[in-house]
Amino acid sequence: MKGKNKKDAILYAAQEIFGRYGYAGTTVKMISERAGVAFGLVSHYFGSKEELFITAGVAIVEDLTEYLSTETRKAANGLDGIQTFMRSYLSYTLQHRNTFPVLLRCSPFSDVQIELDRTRIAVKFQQLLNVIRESVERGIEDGSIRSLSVDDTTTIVYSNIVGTVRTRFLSPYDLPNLYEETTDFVVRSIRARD
Amino acid sequence: MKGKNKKDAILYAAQEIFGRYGYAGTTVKMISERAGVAFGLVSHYFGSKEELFITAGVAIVEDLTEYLSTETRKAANGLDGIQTFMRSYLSYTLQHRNTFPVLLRCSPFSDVQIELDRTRIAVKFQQLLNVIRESVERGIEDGSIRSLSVDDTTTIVYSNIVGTVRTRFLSPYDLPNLYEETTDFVVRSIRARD
Amino acid sequence: MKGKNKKDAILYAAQEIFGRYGYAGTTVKMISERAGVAFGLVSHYFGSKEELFITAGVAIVEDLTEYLSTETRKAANGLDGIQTFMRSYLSYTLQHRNTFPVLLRCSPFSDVQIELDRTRIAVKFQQLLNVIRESVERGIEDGSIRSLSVDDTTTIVYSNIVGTVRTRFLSPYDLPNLYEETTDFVVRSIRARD
Amino acid sequence: MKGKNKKDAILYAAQEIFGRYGYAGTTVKMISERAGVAFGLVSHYFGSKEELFITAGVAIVEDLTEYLSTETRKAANGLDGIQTFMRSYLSYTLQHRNTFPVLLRCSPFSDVQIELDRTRIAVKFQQLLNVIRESVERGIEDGSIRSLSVDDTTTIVYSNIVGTVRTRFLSPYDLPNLYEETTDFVVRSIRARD
DNA sequence: TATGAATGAGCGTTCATTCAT
DNA sequence: TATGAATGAACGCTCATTCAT
Repeated sequence: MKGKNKKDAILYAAQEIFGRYGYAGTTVKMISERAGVAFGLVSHYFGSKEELFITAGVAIVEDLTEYLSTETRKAANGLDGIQTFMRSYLSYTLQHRNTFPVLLRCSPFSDVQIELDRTRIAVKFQQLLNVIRESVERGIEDGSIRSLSVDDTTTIVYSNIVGTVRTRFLSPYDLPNLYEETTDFVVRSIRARD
Repeated sequence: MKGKNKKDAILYAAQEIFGRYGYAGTTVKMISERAGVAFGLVSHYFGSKEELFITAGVAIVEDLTEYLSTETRKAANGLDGIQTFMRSYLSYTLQHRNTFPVLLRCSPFSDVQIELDRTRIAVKFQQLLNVIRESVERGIEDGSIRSLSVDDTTTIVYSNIVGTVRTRFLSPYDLPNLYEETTDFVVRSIRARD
Repeated sequence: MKGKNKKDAILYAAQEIFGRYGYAGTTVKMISERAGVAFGLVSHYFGSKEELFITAGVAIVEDLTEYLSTETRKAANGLDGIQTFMRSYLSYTLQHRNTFPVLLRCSPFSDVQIELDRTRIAVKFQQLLNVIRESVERGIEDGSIRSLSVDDTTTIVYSNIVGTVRTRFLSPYDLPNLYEETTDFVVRSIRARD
Repeated sequence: MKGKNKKDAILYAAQEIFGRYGYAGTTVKMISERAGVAFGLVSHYFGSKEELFITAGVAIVEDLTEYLSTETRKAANGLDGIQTFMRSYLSYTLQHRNTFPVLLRCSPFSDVQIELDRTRIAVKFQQLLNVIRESVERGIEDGSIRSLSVDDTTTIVYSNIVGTVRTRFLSPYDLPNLYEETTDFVVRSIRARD
């Protein structure tokens, strides 16, 4: 059992199983078996499958956002911030390859197939996007980033992450240097001309 | 009823409904009602829900690929080909906004939650990627595109499309100029320095 | 196509398919494909699946009864009549091994799984049993058969046929001499002591 | 509700309903209603309709075989063993007239209309046939049974049971003394001449 | 806190039958 | 006579959720 107690074990198992099989492809029984607990306990702690799904996703995105905030804050300038953000993000997906994919399933970019209350998730992703935005604004001010639309650039940077992570985790088109090349691709596009 | 006959109407309705609700969120009954036919007719013509899903996606990707091939062939050089490809692709998503999203649900980048035979789909997407690859190779030869890895660049260009289309169709982060900005973003990153 | 016309072809195909797959395991489509006709034609000629099933069985039992009547009439005495009946019956099952099994599916001894009107079938089987009964009565009169209950003996003789034909056609316990041994078995049991 | 718990109640109801209506004529809903439980519980405990069918049949044939083994072992000689076997078998069918018929539906002599895994059933019936075989062999050795082929005689004795039980339970040709007369019929045929 | 028996709405699918042509 | 498109009742089965223990 992963985690200190059964509740943690359920949450961890949920992240793994939802990440691997998606919302509809996951049953409560699969999670309880993975966690090594009676399946009644899942409802007992998390109320419903949907609630567990959201909770599992939120836990990852909170952890990820805190990590990225900390890392990005260390950057020397705005462009370096974007580069750091991307490298840290992509590195995080590899270091948490068992649990991270749950984000692919519940993010606002996923094709999740239920009418679930994505407000809680969307709010968390806004905070993630704000970390990018701050670096973009900083970069334009400090001259390391071209004078581009902040909103568009923020969105496109994140859309590059969405695209490359989906290519890496879901598609058969993965390439060994894809993550590094994507980071370089973004940096090339936004850095100020000398 | 859309389409000349009931079979066409089912296929069209399937593209709409699968596109809007995803595979698991769609029921055969929803499709048959949308098409205005008895639900037994869906199995009669398409065998199974899964088969219909694949058929619906393949029909779109074939149409899209033919369109993009034709448009891209008109380009003056490789870089222009990439630009044309992206503009045409993104324009296609808007012109077929009712049916295109089925591709988001069944593409190799989707998080579809069934074990379906994606071979048929994957083959079609390879052809789509090949159209990009040809322009990348051409651009490197004719000097309009930087000397970059062909495979990585092809993949990243398409990953930009994946990201921006998902942002546009699925997320709440859409912006009015996102498509144009994404095209510019890509072009800036790959074009040869003067 | 077997038979002079499409109606005959359907009837023949029905005997084959019902015989092989049983009532519930047979679909109208299977029969129409086997007969090489449009499946609408089955209903057109025979009204319903059930009606076709009965008709297919009745056709066999009528043919069989006529054959057995003729053969049994040639017997020298009652015991010989029983022996002839059994040999002819069992021989018939082998000569019509494609179509005979439909009788196993619709006979009053079958476990047919619908509430069908078996009256028509039951009447035909009564005529078959009467052929046995006549030989039993004749045998008791002419001294070739023990003085046994006519009704019980008739029923048991036929029950031996039911048992051995089911063993031969349906079970994995078939033996090369089973038919001959069963005939001997019956004759030994009913023949008058010297 | 029959049985100590709901699982037993489902099994008992399955034996009754499958016995009366056959495999195809039985629905899971019929069984659950008869057992007085929710129909989901049937799948919960037995996995599938087919699995329940086999389990229901196996339970009967195991019980029957144990009973017949015990009874036949008491016989004074081989011929008496056959007589005891038949009397006990036929008596069992009457004492368990609600549940026994499930055997007629799933036995290797039945015309069951699905492709089910009859291996489990066939193994059990082999054990039943072995009880007969032992008496036949014993009877030939001790001189109470004619010198006949053991395999053929075993098969024909059981085929007589198949025939008479089907006549009794399925056909309209039942007679009050049929079981006793069938036993006498068999004994007459196989006993050694004085 | 922890269990798993029990429920039943909802699903995809099959297929006999009808009917316009 | 002949076709097969079209219908929808009925099926087996899944699984989130509830609840007595």
